[in-house]
Amino acid sequence: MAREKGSEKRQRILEAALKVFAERGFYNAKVSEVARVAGVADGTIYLYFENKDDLLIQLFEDRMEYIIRRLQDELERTPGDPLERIRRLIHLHVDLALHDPDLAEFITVELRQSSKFVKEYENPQFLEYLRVLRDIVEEGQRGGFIRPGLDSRLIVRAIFGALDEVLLTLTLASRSRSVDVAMSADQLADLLIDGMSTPETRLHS
Amino acid sequence: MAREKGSEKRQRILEAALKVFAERGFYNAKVSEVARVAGVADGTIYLYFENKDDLLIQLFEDRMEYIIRRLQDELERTPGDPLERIRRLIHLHVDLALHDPDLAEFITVELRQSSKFVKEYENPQFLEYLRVLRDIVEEGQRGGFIRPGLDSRLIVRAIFGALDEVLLTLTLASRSRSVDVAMSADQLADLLIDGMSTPETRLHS
Amino acid sequence: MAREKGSEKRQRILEAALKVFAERGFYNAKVSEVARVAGVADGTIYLYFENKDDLLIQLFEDRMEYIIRRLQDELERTPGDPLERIRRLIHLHVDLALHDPDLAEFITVELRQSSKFVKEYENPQFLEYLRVLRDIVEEGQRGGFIRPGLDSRLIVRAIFGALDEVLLTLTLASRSRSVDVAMSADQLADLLIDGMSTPETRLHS
Amino acid sequence: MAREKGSEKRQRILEAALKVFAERGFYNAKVSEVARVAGVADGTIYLYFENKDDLLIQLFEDRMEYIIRRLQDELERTPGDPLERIRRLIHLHVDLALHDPDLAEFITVELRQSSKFVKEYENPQFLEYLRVLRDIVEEGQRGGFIRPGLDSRLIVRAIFGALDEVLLTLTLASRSRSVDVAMSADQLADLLIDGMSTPETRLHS
DNA sequence: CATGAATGAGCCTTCATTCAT
DNA sequence: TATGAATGAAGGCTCATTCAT
Repeated sequence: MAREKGSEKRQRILEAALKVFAERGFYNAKVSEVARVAGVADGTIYLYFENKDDLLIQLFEDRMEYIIRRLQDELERTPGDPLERIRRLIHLHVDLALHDPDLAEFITVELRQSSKFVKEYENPQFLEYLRVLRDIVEEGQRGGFIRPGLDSRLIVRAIFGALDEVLLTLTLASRSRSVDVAMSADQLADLLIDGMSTPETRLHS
Repeated sequence: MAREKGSEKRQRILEAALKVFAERGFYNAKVSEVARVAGVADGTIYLYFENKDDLLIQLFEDRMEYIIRRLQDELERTPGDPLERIRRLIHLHVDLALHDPDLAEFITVELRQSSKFVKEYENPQFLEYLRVLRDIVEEGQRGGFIRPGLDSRLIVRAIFGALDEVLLTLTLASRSRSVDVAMSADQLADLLIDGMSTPETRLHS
Repeated sequence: MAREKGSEKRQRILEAALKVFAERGFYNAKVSEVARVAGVADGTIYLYFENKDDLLIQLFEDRMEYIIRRLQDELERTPGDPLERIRRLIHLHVDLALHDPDLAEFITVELRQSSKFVKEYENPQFLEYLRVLRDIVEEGQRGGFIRPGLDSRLIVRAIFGALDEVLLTLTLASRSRSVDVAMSADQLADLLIDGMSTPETRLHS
Repeated sequence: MAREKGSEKRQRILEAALKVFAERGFYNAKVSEVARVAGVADGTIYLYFENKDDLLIQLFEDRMEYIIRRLQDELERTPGDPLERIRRLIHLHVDLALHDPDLAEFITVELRQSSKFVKEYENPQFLEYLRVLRDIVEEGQRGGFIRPGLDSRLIVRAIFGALDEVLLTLTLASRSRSVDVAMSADQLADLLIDGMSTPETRLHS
């Protein structure tokens, strides 16, 4: 059946959509261009996706699933304390963006894009990403690593926002000139982790 | 003459555009609905703006100018050290968003929106906002309030990103249930300021 | 009263309309550009003309009246035989076009233009021009200068068509490079007059 | 593939455009009406033509190609001297107009129409038509049939202009009352051919 | 008389989606 | 499954015309 997730053609279309959406933005992207880049007929897209919105959503979920899987693999392999794990998460996030600029641009620019997307679509994968991060933060608060007075949801949003904005800047910048992204990741992690640490666990003290 | 910036009708159209763009998103918004909300004819919009894109850009510039003016007024009145001034900036930013949810939604959702907007349009007002913030950060670094090892441009982007994301969340949330926004602002300021402080100037130590 | 024919402002508008219609063509010309060129407000045009179509018609009539007056003056002063008078007419027509290229372009390009103009508007001035020419032709036929077998209406249309097309070519050409228009007029007159002459009156025999 | 010249749907659209442009004039014609007459959707027109202007140009080229092909077939079959061939050309031109009044009206009214068409578009097919005619004229001059003093380009324009104007008149007239078109063609040919003949070759002498 | 800002009907064009093959 | 020609709803924009000043 055409709709199954593993279909090779479905992947080709998602690949093409990522490329085209990153380049033109969702609303300026034409379904026919996605088809052209994917090497399929326009109509074929509708065998795998309900409509253009569905293509956006499924693309987002597909990529977020991948990111979350990578994230959880990474975290399982990282034994350290919660602060260290947040540092790992930031680095991974930055590495992924560095390795796949189209994906970075797609996430940073299009995630908030359509009001439909933001307001109506629940966006479960994104929420799960935040959930994973929030669990670490709350574990850090229970363990005395992170100040308990901070609202964990707020910390999480702040981390994501800072990461997202920095990556947007880095991605757009790196397309023209080269940037030392690793150092940026380090500094960003320093900034955020020091911000949430308790006096005892703080690096710069 | 009809086209001058101060025109009352131009303001009505910008007001309406803000409302409609915030509600529907730029690409889903219809010029005719902006006209209807503004109480003018469709064609009237084209007396004041070149096209729909131009309306978006001018709306953005108009609102950013206002925000920057408010910001600079506030900073002039705030005598404190750079860290204190950043705290003031964060509070003002949050207050503005709280006071004008349409504006908050417009900025948080639409600023990155069109690829044209992000990639081609220089967006001078936004850059000036960042510039103001960066000046404070660098002053703080020179004065020993902020760790000099951090890249000021990165800090600035991180602050803006965290603020922006938190406001997006707060705005969308506050439309349904009520949220203690002042406390959120406080915590966000704590997080970010502690993150960049030197050990001597840190609050939580 | 504003509508009277002699009004200086009315003349300014007609002048401007001729210029703009010649340059852009009637359908591509904007009323507001005619107003701008005339140095009046858009609305002023509607004090003197019912609408854009009416402006076209009145412009045409105004110019044709002038042409016909010039033509009749010329013919009264020309004592020669009918063939000679037709030659004079052709030269005058060409001279007028040479002297006022906008008028030439307007007549050659726009006269047939709007189907409304061609099919509904009677165009009395143009018909009078043809009438004047036809009278000469028929006089020539009665006097044995022109072959009586030819339909005078047909001769008249053929002369006008040949003249019109040649002038269109000359006008468009003379805008770029210079052309010996006087010689062209001579040759055209030779061609047409020899074509209609009886053997006795023919020049080239 | 949809876009190839031979497409049956493309022909249907050209047919419809000819009819609608002839009836209303290019600028008063609506694309949607062309679509309706062609029995296709509005959008279909844009699969075959870039825009409304392109439809006009391609229609013109398509019909001129046909006319030129017919003309050259006819001339190949006509053994006579150059004057005789010009007579044949005039008759063919008139016959075509008689047989397809929409085409006649389209050519006579719309050819000069849009300033774009006249001033910017090169109009190669029309120039080829004139070229064919000019070749005959110059052959006639070399062979002593046509007075060598006449500028061949001028003769050609005069013939075309006379033909065009007469056909405009005939076409508009024949839509209401009936006219003896064959006789008109004969007389027009007589007029023009006698006008350019040398004394030796002239019919009426 | 004159102005010109405002109007709004109307049209070209786009492009997501369908469906006969 | 796959195709891609065809569809037609929808909307940005123009510009002739109006009318309050």
